[in-house]
Amino acid sequence: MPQLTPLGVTALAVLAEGDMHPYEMYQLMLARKEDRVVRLSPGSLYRAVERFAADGLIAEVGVEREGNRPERTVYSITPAGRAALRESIAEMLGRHVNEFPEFPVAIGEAHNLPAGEVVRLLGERVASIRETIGFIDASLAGIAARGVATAHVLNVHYTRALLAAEADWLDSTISQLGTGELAWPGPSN
Amino acid sequence: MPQLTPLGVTALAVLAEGDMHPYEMYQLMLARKEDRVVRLSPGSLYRAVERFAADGLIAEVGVEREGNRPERTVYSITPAGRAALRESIAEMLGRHVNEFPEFPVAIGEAHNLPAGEVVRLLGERVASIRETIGFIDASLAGIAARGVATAHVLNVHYTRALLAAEADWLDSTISQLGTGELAWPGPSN
DNA sequence: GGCGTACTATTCCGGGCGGAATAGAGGTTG
DNA sequence: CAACCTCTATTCCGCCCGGAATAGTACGCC
Repeated sequence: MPQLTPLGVTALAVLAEGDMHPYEMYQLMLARKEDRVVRLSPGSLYRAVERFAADGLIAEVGVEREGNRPERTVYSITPAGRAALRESIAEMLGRHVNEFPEFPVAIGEAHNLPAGEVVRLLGERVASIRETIGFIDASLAGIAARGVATAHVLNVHYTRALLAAEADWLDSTISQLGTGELAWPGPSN
Repeated sequence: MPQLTPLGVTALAVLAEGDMHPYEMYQLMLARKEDRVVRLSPGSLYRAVERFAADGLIAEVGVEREGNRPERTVYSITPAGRAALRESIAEMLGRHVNEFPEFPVAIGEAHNLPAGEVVRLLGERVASIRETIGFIDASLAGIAARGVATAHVLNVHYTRALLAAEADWLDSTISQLGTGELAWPGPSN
């Protein structure tokens, strides 16, 4: 049983709520703003659904047609699918794996740039992060006002916490670069 | 000029230090443990080098051969390559882009599991993160003992800071799940 | 001294991903 | 009422990635 991809997990999870055709899954995921959490494109989704069917995680339960529109193949999650879903979620929750984010690469090669430019760029970065945090806070306020439980938006809280930590680290590093406390080995111009 | 991939940045950066053939780049990157920071596989590296040559970022400067060994094509970075390198580093430093980590997906679908199992899994996760932090601290202590400047291992400090923030968030969330302060909407068994 | 293993150096290939293309249906605007 | 845009629903294509394969050489070991 191969580990599901992130898109696979969210796709199977919506199918776990009821039988659907792929385009309906796509629309539902868009309506729930899942595209902020996973890379969501129609091509990838349809291919993922194909794989699920081939692996027995879902089963075709009918083909609808309205007028001359394209056929809609409706799928249903199987018990094997539910098991694979729970297993993959457990795996992603419990094990921390390196996902090789870009920023460490950039900061690791930042000595190719002069200190002044690095400071300026890090300032831009922290500003864009703080802006994102602002959007998140506004969104969370709206969610709280509608009485949605925190447990349903835990991922948003998680993301906010990590963004705040990154912003704090950047602030402290920028300040150390400014005072010269952190000597820069790169070019001076 | 297309944005370089993370592997592209590190590869061009080593070429910026001197002319080399791809395998030598590979060995140098391994010796420097770059494989902890970028996904590093021979196949990807050779293809990246091909693309660089096609885009004029590097130029072939000779073909060596020792005995009956395979030919080694030596490359040299071009001025366009240096410009692309600096530009890509600046881009990665200054702009924060969503890279869609897995964990938010998992926590967003965690309601498919019972609260008890989620608590157990989050506990495993925080333990493995704290273990990683331990390794990082040991490694940083060794580095400091050898008199290496902090600026050369900024990426390690960054990674440590974000891991610590994640561990703290997990601890707090686990405790709120334990006390019932954070109600769980999932299955009870 | 022959055998196996590790290193050198590169190529190959399958698969997934994501953006673009397709094509008909319905709604909207001048 | 014609032209155009948007929505529905899916397929297609090209690129890139990463793991495996290849093939020759050096080295250690019994």
